Amino acid sequence: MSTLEKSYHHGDLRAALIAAAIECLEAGEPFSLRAVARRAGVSSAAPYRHFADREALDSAVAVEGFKDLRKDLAAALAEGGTRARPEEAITALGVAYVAFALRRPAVFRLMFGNECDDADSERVQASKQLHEVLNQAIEPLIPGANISSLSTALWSMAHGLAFLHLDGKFRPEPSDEVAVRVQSAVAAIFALRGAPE
Amino acid sequence: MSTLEKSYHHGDLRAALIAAAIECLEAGEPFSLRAVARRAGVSSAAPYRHFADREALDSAVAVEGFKDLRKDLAAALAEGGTRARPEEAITALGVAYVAFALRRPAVFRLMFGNECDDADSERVQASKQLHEVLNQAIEPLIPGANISSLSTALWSMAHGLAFLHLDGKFRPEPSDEVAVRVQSAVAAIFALRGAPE
DNA sequence: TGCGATATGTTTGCACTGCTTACATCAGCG
DNA sequence: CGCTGATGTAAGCAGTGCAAACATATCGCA
Repeated sequence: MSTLEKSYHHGDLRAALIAAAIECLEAGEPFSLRAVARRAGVSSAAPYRHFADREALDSAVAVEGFKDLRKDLAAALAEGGTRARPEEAITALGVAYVAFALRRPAVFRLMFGNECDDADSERVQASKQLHEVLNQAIEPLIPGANISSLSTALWSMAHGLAFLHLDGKFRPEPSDEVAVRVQSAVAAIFALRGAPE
Repeated sequence: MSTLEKSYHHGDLRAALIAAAIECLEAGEPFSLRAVARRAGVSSAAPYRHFADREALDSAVAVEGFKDLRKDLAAALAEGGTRARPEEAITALGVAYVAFALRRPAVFRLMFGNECDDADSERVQASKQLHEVLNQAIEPLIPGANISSLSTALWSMAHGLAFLHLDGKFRPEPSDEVAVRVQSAVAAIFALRGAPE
């Protein structure tokens, strides 16, 4: 219980390891099990009492990331209160999604950008929940459309924007401009509305 | 780096290493410099005569990937000949993009999904050229739109679709269905055309 | 022709990684 | 108190990226 005492047993090593891993990632340092253990002040084999292997730690960190991303998206939705037009909510979601990716690139890469083949892990659950949140957010915004496909399209667009920014595949710009680019991309899609068929 | 890479010992080790690396990736084996060297029948330090470090080999492989992807996209565009509607060309591009990612997942991950901070490397050049090809393909299709933003939006969508499929973030489906999903996503975007403002 | 310079490949070795095995320590409970 | 299981440690394995010293084949030039 005592936070100060450094006893043989570490109060909650599992959580401490996840936190240390996130710190490592955020600090841009190489994310090795040993480095994480070192940062938690513990021997390099200790993590294996709590995680089967490195992949398991990865997944735990990814799950944290999914929770945080969901918070960000929910906040972005709530922030605007009632919006005049559905596009604004969708734009806000996209901006928040890309902002998260750019603010925490290593965690975002860990969340996605991995094989993640285990069919029913906690990690897959977390990503599915995120998917559903997005769907539910998009669904009421555009009545009468093919919701499923449109949701897929918009999520993919946000995801692609995030990754392409992350990988520097766009002309580099000040971070404020990123939001502008996302807004423009969404706007370009919705601008098709007025276009002639 | 003369144009005629007539080598003495091995023949053309540089190319052989890139080929071996691609084989490794395609075989799902761990992509280590040593494994690549082993596969090329050469000592583990030999690659350092041709590549400054592992990143350099990565980049060389990525450049190959970009070339191949460009070929695929060009073929997809040409294949349909003159198309009745611009959506069809864009859909074909998207399907080809995602198909490439799923057919060669490891190479695709290497092409993107990396930091790639070097500002003017051959690798960055290759990705920029790809970007331009996409832009030029999209540009004439939809007159009067904000081409740059629309191009970004559509590329991002294809990129996101590719990565989300790769990461198993969609319900798993037979590979034929992937094309259908991509087509549906593009269709959902263009369906907005008819929607009321 | 001969011979040194240079490009290429090898050997060896270091620090690091993920992971395993055997052992040490502590908490909880009879 | 002592037993037992959970938790942490120490030591060591194979594999990795990388560097330095060494060896060799090919080229440029006399």
